Amino acid sequence: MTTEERVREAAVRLFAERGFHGTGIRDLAQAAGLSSATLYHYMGTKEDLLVEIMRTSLTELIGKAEQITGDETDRLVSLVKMHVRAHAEKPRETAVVDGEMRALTGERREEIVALRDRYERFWQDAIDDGVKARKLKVADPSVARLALLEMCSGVSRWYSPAGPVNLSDLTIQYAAMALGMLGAAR
Amino acid sequence: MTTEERVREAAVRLFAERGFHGTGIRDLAQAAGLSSATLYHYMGTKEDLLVEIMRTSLTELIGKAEQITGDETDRLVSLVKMHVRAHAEKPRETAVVDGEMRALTGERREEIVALRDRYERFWQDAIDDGVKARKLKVADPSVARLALLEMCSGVSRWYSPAGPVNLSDLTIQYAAMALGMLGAAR
DNA sequence: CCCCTTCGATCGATCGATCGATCGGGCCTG
DNA sequence: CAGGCCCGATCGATCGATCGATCGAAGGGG
Repeated sequence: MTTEERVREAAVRLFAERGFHGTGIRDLAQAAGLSSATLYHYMGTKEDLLVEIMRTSLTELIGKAEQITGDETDRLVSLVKMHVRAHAEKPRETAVVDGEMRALTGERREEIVALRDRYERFWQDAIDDGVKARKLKVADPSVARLALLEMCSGVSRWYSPAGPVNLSDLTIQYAAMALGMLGAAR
Repeated sequence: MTTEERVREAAVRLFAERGFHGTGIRDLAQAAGLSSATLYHYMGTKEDLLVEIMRTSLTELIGKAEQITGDETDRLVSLVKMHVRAHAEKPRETAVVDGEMRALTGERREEIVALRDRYERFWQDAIDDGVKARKLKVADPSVARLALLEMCSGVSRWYSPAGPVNLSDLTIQYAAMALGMLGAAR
């Protein structure tokens, strides 16, 4: 593993555990096994590091969402399973993406927000199409999207691979709950 | 409005917007219209302030949860409506409770975590009872509780009273989605 | 009524510590 | 001996918190 990767892993872990503002440069350096000066040989600013973590994670999610095809219900189920799996397998990365956006400033913030909006568009489209096709029944599609995304993203806040819950089962459970809450025809 | 209340309101707003570690004593003082020295006349440490905000908010939620009665499904619906309403009416307080727990240290953390656990117990009991009574159908009641709570708490992350969504409608929508995702008999 | 004391409220100045970031130089390897 | 890698030392800024001093209002004795 390269030093850059070690820095990145340390940052992901600490940002997730203590938050961006709760993590100091010296904490980061120690976790990566470097001095704080050497740290700057492998990264830009602390905010650069955060942006890069978020960009990588969001770009990966978007890439996976783009590959999803099928009818309205299939797409929604695939989105949920993919999202839940990602949040369970990489809880720290996704928790940082979901929770530290407010730490970004200026243009970087806009860039990351745009990526997030682009990703959430897949969800909105899947829900809207499902409603149009009368396969889903929701009072307000936008509210449904927000509620569904919060539910699925929340996985990163509690899931532990060491816990009793099998990951494949988990994605299936979430897909079933998603269909239920969206009033899918049974 | 007393000065203490002004300090508290400023703290809630800034903690919610920038996070605990992202909010400085001087930011707090300026928002409350005081000098940083005077601020300490009205509060203990910064962490004291955070603990008090969380304790008040959680105690209020628990108080409301205790008043809920009815059969299994009724209790669940009432919990969802109460929770969503609270998170929509006081999005900043609840966002602080949900998002800044990691900023607490030592015993204060344990105290607040205990309050949260006590509140979530109401949800677990309602779900478990519903499953026992065969009015709900979920694969794993604990996973269902976590998913449901994340969904409902997420309201504080996006709801705006100035937005197009009526609050009473919102609580009804969420109750319907909750019943759907838990496989309630229709 | 007037002076003197008391006290809550307030603030400018400042504390030691830590923040994010930088610099010059040492060490090792090719 | 040139260049990538690394770090001790240090920068100015800001952190959370505290200090002594000052203000005006309230109260009580003469």
